[in-house]
Amino acid sequence: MNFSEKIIDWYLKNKRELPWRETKDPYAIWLSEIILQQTRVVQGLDYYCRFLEAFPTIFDLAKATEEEVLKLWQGLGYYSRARNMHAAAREIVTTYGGMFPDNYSAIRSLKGVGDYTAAAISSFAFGLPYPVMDGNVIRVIARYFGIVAYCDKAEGKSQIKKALNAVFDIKHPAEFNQAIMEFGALQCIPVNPSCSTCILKENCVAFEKAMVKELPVKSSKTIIKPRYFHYLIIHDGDEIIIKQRGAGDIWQGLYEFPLIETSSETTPDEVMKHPDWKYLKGKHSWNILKIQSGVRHILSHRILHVTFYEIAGKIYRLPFGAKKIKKDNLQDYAVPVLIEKYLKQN
DNA sequence: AATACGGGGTG
DNA sequence: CACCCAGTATT
Repeated sequence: MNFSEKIIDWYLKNKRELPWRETKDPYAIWLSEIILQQTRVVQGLDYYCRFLEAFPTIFDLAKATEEEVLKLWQGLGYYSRARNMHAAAREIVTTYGGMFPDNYSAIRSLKGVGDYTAAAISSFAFGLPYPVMDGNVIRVIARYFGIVAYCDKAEGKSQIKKALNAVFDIKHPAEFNQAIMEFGALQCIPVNPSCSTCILKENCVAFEKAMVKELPVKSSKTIIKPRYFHYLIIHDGDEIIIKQRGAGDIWQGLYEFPLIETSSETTPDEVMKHPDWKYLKGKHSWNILKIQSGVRHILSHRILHVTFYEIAGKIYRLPFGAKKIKKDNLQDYAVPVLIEKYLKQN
């Protein structure tokens, strides 16, 4: 058996049952692929089901507001995926009359669809011969061929792509793509793969050279920088102030409380002297109900040091983009997990 | 070519 | 704590 036959044979015996593998609907497949970008299957599964239930067709998704889509996406992260997906749905409805594009280049030009996702949809929904190259595939190929170049740089990617093309099964693109990704996810895993039981070990260069642990090689380590957030939860009777986050920063489109950000660790006394605090408070008198400091929230490249200030009082002037809503309606707004966790505990 | 962009699981 | 996940867009 060649590489493709082995890996497809392994796949048929070991694959997980996943809902997006039971459909040929390009809309559902596209939905699953966007959700699964940089996201584990187990984490995306519930979201996939909820999205398909809320928006069974692309017309339903296109009709929804961006805020509805973001609310359903809440907790998944990388929120540009949701915004781009929503924009793409509207584009497909207006430009293609709701018919999902059926060729690689049209699919690739959709918002939020890159090389990986275009190949995935092309092969899974339309049977077109495009190999996918995701994190799983990179790992499997880098090990099997013993590719030592940095896989997160152009040279390494090019080598992997070349090797992948050499083993790609042009006659069974969908099955091959599913198989190699599943193989990477279940067998050829990042840490402590079970090489002794591997069906590819006879021809695996990394196994032969005892380099499995070193491959694939990645260059850049993300530096995690701190940010200091101070949230003002301003209670005005049964109402509360929230504000939507704008472009060019984390959590675009999500809601949060009025935020004062400082460039370093700052005590509550100092925060209360901050120009933004004074601007929000104006001439009103505020009753500080509670201060919860020391909350940490980790993002992929940031660590947030957060303090929450519970305040009873009126806001002097609503900042741009802020609004006053009934506390009971807060649940209708998409908020970052950081905010959601705080609300649940308080 | 490098960086921004979430959140959670795993050893 | 470090690494990684069915990556893409922007600079």
